[in-house]
Amino acid sequence: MPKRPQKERRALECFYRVKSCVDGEVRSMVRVRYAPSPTGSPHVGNIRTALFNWVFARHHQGKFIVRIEDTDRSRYVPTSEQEILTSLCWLGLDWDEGPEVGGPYAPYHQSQRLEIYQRIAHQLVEEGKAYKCFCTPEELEQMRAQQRAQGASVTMYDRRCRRLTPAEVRAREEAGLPYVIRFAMPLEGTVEYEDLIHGHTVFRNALTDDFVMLKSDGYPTYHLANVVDDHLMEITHVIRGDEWISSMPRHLNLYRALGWEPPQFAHLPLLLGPDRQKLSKRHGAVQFTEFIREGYLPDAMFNFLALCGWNPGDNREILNREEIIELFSLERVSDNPFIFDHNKLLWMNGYYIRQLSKEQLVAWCLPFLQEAGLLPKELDEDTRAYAERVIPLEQEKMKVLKDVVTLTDFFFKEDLAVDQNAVKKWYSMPHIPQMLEELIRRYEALEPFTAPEIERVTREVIAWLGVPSGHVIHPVRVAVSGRTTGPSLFEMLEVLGKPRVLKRLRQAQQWTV
RNA sequence: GGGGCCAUGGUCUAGGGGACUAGGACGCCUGGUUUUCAGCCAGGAGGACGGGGGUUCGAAUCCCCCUGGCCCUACCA
Repeated sequence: MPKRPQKERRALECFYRVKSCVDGEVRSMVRVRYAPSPTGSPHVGNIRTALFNWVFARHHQGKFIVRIEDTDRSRYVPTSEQEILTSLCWLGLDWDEGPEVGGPYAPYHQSQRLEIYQRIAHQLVEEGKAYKCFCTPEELEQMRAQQRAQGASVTMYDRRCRRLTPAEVRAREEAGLPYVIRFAMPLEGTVEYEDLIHGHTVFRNALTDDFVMLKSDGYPTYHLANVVDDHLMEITHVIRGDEWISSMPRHLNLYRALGWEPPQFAHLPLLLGPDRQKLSKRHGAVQFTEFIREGYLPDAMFNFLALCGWNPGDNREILNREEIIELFSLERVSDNPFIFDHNKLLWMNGYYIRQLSKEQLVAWCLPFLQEAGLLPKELDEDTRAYAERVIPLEQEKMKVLKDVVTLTDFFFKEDLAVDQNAVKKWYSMPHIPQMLEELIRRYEALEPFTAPEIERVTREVIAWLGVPSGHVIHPVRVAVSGRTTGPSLFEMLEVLGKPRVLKRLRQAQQWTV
């Protein structure tokens, strides 16, 4: 666990709240943001970050802000912003300021704030804290190649343009050469901060090169835009993934150069795959929308994601939203990487599915059956009523809602997929023809066709045949479902209904010849 | 290569010098319930806390070194 003394961490976390009390201000001072980049379908890890920010905000009665960091035109994917927002909505993470809802710090798309970044970048150039760099990508590549050839272990921008004289700069500008603006990193000294999760961290400035703040197309890089917006939007706590820790010297020096007070920082442990590599497509589903499509429940995802790096301190694992919001604190966020366990998610989702009422379960499952073509898009009353009786039969077996399809398809399909091994096993016994004949005769006459009645009659047949009950029950199950596993037999027969049961038993009579 | 982060059963995690014979969960195994599977209930296996040095009467817990893993090292975020 974190090395920082607990009390100290708590004090840091509450810094802004304390301040707001002291100032006697009414408004809540905690402001956090989720700043996704619309470069594709959102990653679970990314949504986990959103969730931690949201929970933190709600815990402190603060504001949760969504800011779209669309500053990379080459990787921009138009549909992804909608996917991101939809994912947040699906999980129940509502935002107080951001796209669609606006807010006092609008706009919330960085692509609409270019003038701000440009103004600040140029201001830093004028103050000598940044400079124009006219190096072309080819030149930079050549420089790196050269450094490597000379055996240099670190390839770092050699700051050649930082040494340009004003006259040289002017000449290049007049020649119309494109340029980027680089931050002039201090050549010595250190920068340090208190990470709310990792504790005290120090970096040497000399090890960080003069990073690009403003690209030649006029767009800012993450480093600039993020610092500028966090300050302008009065973000109090930056909660993001561990991969950003190494950028801290850049960000901190930028704050310093701009004369701004940096917010608090909390870096969340990375989500890893089972092979301890950064979680990626190779590990199965990682796009959040895949989880939605597979049939995970929002509450289960919420619970599971909250546990990806955080725990309440007691042994509880099943926690609802209110409990999570109530108990959440950064001090209980682990600082070691979290291996994403699909298996455990599956278990948890199954647990949540089992807690659903029959009505809720049906409502969640119907779309999956329709999607699979087992049910029509428009349900008539009878079909709906039938589905409402079928679905709950397999509730306890589902791990994801999509399971309902393979679990119940034989209720809806006319052509059964029959397990031939099962037929071989159960239909070679001598009593089978007689058994089928007798069952058909008795079921036909049975009224009402209900589970208790079916069971009574079936047990009579079993006694009459003088065979173990399994020798009747299993063959019947195979006959009506085509498989060896399924819901409790008599209930299953009742739900299937007399016509379907008789039809399938008659079909099974042919297996014996 | 450099910098940073991390290190408790297969996985997640509790642990903040003595309450640890290291607790819980997933997974795994066994038994029970039952017409099957699942579920549920009850048990069980599995860890000398990455290694080595310290500090201390006492260390999973504090310090140092090593090792390993990961992240960053872009006109990507």
